[in-house]
Amino acid sequence: MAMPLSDPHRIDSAAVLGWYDRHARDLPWRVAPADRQRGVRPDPYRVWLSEVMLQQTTVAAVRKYFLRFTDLWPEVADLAAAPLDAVLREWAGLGYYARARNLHACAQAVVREHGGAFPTSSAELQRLPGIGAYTGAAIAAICFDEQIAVLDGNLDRVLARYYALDVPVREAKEDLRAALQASVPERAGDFAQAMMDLGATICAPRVASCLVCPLQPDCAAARAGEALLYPVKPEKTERPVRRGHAFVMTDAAGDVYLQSRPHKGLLAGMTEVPNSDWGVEPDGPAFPLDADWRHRGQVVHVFTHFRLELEVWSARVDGAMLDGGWWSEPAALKGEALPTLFRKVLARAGLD
DNA sequence: AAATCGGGGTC
DNA sequence: GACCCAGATTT
Repeated sequence: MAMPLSDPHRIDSAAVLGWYDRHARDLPWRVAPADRQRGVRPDPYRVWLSEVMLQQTTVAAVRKYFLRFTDLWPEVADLAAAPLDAVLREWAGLGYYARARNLHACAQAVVREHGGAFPTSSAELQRLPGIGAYTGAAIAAICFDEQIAVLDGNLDRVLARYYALDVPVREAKEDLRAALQASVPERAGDFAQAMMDLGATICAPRVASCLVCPLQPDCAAARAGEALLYPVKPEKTERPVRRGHAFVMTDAAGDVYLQSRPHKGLLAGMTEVPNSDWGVEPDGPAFPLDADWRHRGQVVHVFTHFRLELEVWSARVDGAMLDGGWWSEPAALKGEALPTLFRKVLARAGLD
């Protein structure tokens, strides 16, 4: 494809909407197209909550978190009034924890600065914490039918195929956005959700069901029988390995020693067991105190930009001199703000 | 523009 | 294992 997209072929939005009316996914935060046509409007709070949870996260992973959050906090004012600690505990395991902090800050801003009602335009929404170009457009389109391009990872793939884009999406993002913008119909919310459903079901990463796709016959990649060649991948960088040690301490009552991570950086503000720095070179264990330490094996955890290998040690430490943390009963571990990494560590030490 | 920031579903 | 997901924010 010639760059930029000087005169991009319009997407047949009527065909896409017709497909959506028959094949829309049933999701807890969604108002079905038939209900929308009858005038039912989505709840901006629920749409916003789902969109933040869905950032770089699959529908399958989000579902139970969404149900739990809306059960605990049915309206934005409920979430705004909740302690941040409670929000972090409930978010534990979902990842990208800055989202949980921004979520809480955003709820408070909506209550304090907008009278408890979400702004209705993408531009205003993007001024709120944790709402960027995608999320602002998605909320504005889905809730208020703002005719704006909603471009997520699904759309990157669908459009890269539709236009047979011969460079990585990152290099043509704004061109794709302009092309999509020119195709947005009046039913902007349904169109946005339709295109995402299309990407999630028909135009999937490893399977392209072109024969039943409403974008036929306009899709350039499908015409050439080469849908899976797109999107063109950027060069991938290899993932470095970091190594360290984690120390699981229990007292006479069987309680486990926990502490909070720093409020900035990786897993910010979440709960952990004491552990070493994570270095490139293997390092000897610097035990936090003198005890009968036993090696319990290794935990491997893969983050976005490195792979972590932690040696797990445990010891019984009665009347230990420790500062800054707290002792948690094993039965209470489930409710702690423990990210998956440290749940793996505790499981390795026999405390799951 | 590039780096940082998690974890799981799925092949 | 590798890929990638309804991305945002910081550097």
